[in-house]
Amino acid sequence: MPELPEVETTRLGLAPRLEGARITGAALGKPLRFALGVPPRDLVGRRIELLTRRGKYLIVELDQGFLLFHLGMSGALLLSCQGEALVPSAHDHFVLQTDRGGLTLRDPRRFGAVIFSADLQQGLAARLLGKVGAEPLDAALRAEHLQRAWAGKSQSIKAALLCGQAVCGAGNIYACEALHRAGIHPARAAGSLSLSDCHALLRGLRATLRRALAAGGASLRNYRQASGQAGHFQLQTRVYGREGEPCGVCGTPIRRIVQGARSSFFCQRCQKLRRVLRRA
DNA sequence: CATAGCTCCTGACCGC
DNA sequence: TGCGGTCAGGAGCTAT
Repeated sequence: MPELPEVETTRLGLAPRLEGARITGAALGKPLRFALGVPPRDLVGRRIELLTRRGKYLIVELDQGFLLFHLGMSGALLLSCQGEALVPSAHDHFVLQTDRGGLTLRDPRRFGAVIFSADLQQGLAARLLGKVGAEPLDAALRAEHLQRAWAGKSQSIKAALLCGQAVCGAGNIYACEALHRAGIHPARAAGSLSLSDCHALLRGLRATLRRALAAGGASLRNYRQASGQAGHFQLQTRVYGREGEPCGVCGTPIRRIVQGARSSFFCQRCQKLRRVLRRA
């Protein structure tokens, strides 16, 4: 499932090759979550200037306009160069040809999207990007911001992390991992987090994301780096996908609960639902 | 407004 | 071996 580290790993793999490239062809496959918004041929002739990222969105800045990519839960952006063309798949739903090689959006489940936007401040792109919260790895982000954003919220902290409005980038894997590192139960009300809880959660989220970035992302299911290589963060998760296995901190078997039709993995000893009141 | 539930889609997996 | 059923999940949309 592509989350922030997977998108960033993809961006880092694509940027050196694509920045400065000229688009020579574009084609669509089956419909994705949103329509591209322009006929693909309109992209021909434009130059790719810069690749950036916002949350889980990859933004390709063109000399005129932008391409906004989202990988959904099974998408991967793959590079191909002359000499070693990509083996085509029935799941290639957007293909860009450039004078420096091809870019393919391969997405079996088609929850992903690529949309063209003339102006990121307007229309669909603005609406989508407008919901993306603070960048977790932005050094300027403070725990106070999280506590303020979550104040009064009855929804679970797990759901609040997933919706990404306070802080973006975490999907199911990294939300579970960050909560475990922070010692916070996934079912706690977001509004119940103290400032020190928010500090711990931000620390846990950052540590998780940094380790995942170093591992090239997690390659559960279909995610691949731009080169087609698999990431290997899934080999070092502490709780995600480990129901019944001992917690690496205390040895208690890891539990799984379902929240909002999504699995949450946690250690009931390390992640208490209620704080234990200790006498001085 | 806040929140819960529904929905899109298909590969992987399981039991018979 | 084949088949049907179930699950997973990002995030927009809709209903409450």
